[in-house]
Amino acid sequence: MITTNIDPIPFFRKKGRPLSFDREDALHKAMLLFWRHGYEATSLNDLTTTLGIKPSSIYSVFGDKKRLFLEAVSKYLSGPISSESIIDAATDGREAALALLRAAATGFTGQDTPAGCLLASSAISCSEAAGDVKEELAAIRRGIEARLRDKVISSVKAGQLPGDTHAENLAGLTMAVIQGMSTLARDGAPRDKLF
Amino acid sequence: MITTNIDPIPFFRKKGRPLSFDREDALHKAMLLFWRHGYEATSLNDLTTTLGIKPSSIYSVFGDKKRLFLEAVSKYLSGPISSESIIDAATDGREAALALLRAAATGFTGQDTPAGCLLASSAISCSEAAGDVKEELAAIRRGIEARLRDKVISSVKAGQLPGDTHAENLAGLTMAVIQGMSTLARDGAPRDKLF
DNA sequence: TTTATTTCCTAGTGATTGATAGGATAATGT
DNA sequence: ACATTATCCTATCAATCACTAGGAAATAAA
Repeated sequence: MITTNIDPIPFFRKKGRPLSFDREDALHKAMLLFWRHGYEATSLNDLTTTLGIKPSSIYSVFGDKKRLFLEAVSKYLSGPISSESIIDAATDGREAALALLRAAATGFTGQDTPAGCLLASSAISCSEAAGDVKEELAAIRRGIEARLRDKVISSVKAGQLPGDTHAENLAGLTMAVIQGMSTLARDGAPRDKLF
Repeated sequence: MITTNIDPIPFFRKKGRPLSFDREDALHKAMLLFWRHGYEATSLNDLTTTLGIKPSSIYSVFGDKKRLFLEAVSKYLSGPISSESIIDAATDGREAALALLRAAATGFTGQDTPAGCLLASSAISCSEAAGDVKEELAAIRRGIEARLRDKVISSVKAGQLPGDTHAENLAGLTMAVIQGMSTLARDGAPRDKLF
């Protein structure tokens, strides 16, 4: 019998019954749903009907509601224009802040996406049960702010920004404005009012 | 028998069994609860245990959960340092904005009150069922912003502020920053970081 | 005291929440 | 074909949600 020592395309083909839906597509729909209604206000029933997937399939594929949400957040953050890439691409800390504000104004008022920011409005107020989710979102916000602050600090050290620039204040104010822009967008403010 | 034609102190004494709790005190506790957890995340069970009042009494005295919340919001807004009084007391629109920011930084980081702003964090994301509550809060926010904008406009007309001052932008930015300060405070930022 | 009125407490309503058990179904590898 | 494996569907779980019915209890007026 002739055999090869290279397996014939079993690369990652699974054995049993295949998924009847596209995982990435379902995750995208879930992200939009969480984006629009927030974490706790999005029920499993909303998810099953919008994704077209029964509860048992959701749980077998995504774990539970919390992990699905966090994965949706991850997808939201890893878009083509992530905060990290915006900050890193900017010439200095001041430009990074301005670029973040511009991106927020655009991203919060997209026609094909819910108004506001998924991070800003998903779990600001929530029950005790969702406290850990709230804390994870807060940690993400703090991470973005820290990255911006570090960018400002390094810009000052490099002489690109005045020596009396308060990195802490600039980063904090930028984040505050972005958070507020999300609320304004949710209240119905148009793009040109945000920035 | 001697009688008077003046009733003996029946002023507003009600007939039946008297309330076993102080209404204002209960409302204050409810306000703190909503402030901390938001509208939907505060359950009737939370309210009954914290206020020390059974559900039936809550409903007979405050109507339903929505009306209790809105009354708590009203109490929150009508504090000694309301937005209206701050704006009206300021010398001009610019000072009004600064005073609002200072008051927010202080009010959002009080030691005896929950972090952040009741208005900003109660119903940013909520279920469809609470859509009208969300809209009421948004209307209140728009009202404060409009009052500030009008203050700026009148200051410009009075010559207290430069003629090229953009009232719309100044008011919008101020509200955005205040909203964001609420989130930062909720995330644990101390007073001096907010302003 | 008797009657009227109002509040309080007990116990529960139906609806919805997130999550699951168990069998039917559809693909795999042998 | 057959056994294996994984997903699908139906039905349902206990817990919690906002809310209420009905009678006991407490006060004022008669």
